[in-house]
Formats: sequence, structure tokens, C-alpha cells
Amino acid sequence: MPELPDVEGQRRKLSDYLPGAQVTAVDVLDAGALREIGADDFRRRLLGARFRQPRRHGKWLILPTDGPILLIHNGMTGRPYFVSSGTVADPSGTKSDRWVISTDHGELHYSDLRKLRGVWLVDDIADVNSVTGQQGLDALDISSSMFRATLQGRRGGLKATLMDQRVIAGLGNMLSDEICWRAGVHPARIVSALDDKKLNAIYRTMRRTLESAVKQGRIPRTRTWLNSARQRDPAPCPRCQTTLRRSSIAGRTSIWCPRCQLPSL
DNA sequence: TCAGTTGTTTATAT
DNA sequence: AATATAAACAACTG
Repeated sequence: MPELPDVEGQRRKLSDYLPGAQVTAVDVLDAGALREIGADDFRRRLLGARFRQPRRHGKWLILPTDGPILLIHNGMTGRPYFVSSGTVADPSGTKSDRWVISTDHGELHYSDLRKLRGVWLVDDIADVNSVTGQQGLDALDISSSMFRATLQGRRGGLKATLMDQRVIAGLGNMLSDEICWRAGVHPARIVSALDDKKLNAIYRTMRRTLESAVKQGRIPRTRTWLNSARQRDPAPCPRCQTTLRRSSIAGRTSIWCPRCQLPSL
């Protein structure tokens, strides 16, 4: 559940339950989902801690307590979820659970099939950056003028730039394809060749795409979204019915419309 | 059997 | 310094 809308959906959900919850037990089922810390330390440092309001930056979920701070990165398949006291966890949903933090409000589970990333623990907000690395402004927060200033003069392709977390934080493979398609720009178009008018159009497209996806807590697969055509091949462009093209761009499988997204536009 | 997958890091090259 | 590419990480699906 990896791009910004998914993580924001998780943050929203956890903010209903987590603030004030005090840790009563920590159960590590697979230490492979713990990063730079052992199961014993993980447990010891969290026991008795009280959660505060969950935060998010880009794809990072930040769970502060009155003690250490949990930093969660889902990779491709991570999914934190909360089972409140008095409700029963759907047993089919506990597949790939890697650890469970029990609190007096309920249980925080972390499910992650592939374990490409996981959870870190830091003592202070000042240490967050040493784990996340340099992060650009959040894609949902960045202003139009900062967006333009940030992309100004970059020589890389548009999709590679949108996906670079050091430039803008939160966009992944699916959203970047979606934004390029909606804006009518070829994903490999060099950023420095785009004028301010085009950059503004891309910015507005990014905002609309994000706001719509965040509302649903995920990237939709309804027919008006390019995302709905990802898994079918060949697939028609949802806008003009032209057969979509796919190839590797910016190191990822990319999908675009040869009619709506001419390489020169 | 093998390619492909919502992500990032590392090594290597340009 | 930026940018691009491939491989590695891990586990499962079609």
C-alpha cells in the first residue's frame, strides 16, 4: 500500500485510535520487518510508551510516542492497521503480520508480504532525517510556486523527477503515470523543456489527482483513471481509446497513450 | 519456469 | 553535481 494516498489513508485511520494509547505488549513475529534494531530492544523501548498524533511525510508514516518515534515505510506491500479493543481481527487480514503492538486502546498490527522496508525506531524528531534521508516537500503540501521552483532547470525526465523523493515526496509509479497521462505529457519529456504554463498545468493535475485519491484512501481503479488499464495488455486509453503503450521509463514499467502524450508535448 | 510487482539503495556509467 | 541503468532486497502470482 505504498503511494501517498494509501499512507495518508492509514494515517487518518490510526489517528482515530492511536493518540493516548499506551503500549502494554510488543510481539515480534518476524524480525525481518524491523530495521536497525533487534526484537528485544524494540520491545523494551516501546513498553509503557504512549502514542501521540500520527503524522506523514511523503510515503513515510511517523508515529510519535512520549518516548521513541516509530518510522514506518511500507515498501510495496506494507500495511499497518489497528484492531480496536472489543472487536475481532478478521483472521484473513492477519496474513503476513510481522509484529503487533498491543495498547490499552487495541492492537497496532503491521502486515508486510515482501518486507522490502519496515519499521525504524528513533529517540528524537531530530533523528528522523537520518532514517528517511533527504525528503522533498510533501506532494500534497507543496505550493504552485515551490513546485515550479523545484522543477526549474532539471534535466531529467518528468516521470523520473516526479518519482524522486528528494525532489517531491509521495509520488510513486502509478501516480506519476496517472499525472503524466492526465496532463498530456510524455513521461520521458525532459523537465527543462517544459515552460511555466505547462508546469502549472502539471501541478494542478497533481493536486486534483492526489486530492481525489486521498479521499478514497487509495489510487482508484475506476474507468476514468489510467490506473484502471494497468493490469490489462493491450488496453485502450480511457480518454481516446487508442491502444496504450508500455515500456520501461525511469526504471519502472510505464504506461502512456501515444496519442494523448506525444513525445514533443 | 519465468517474468512481473504500488519502493528504495547501491554500484556503475555517462 | 546530476542523471540513468541494473541489480539486489523478498515473496508471491499468473
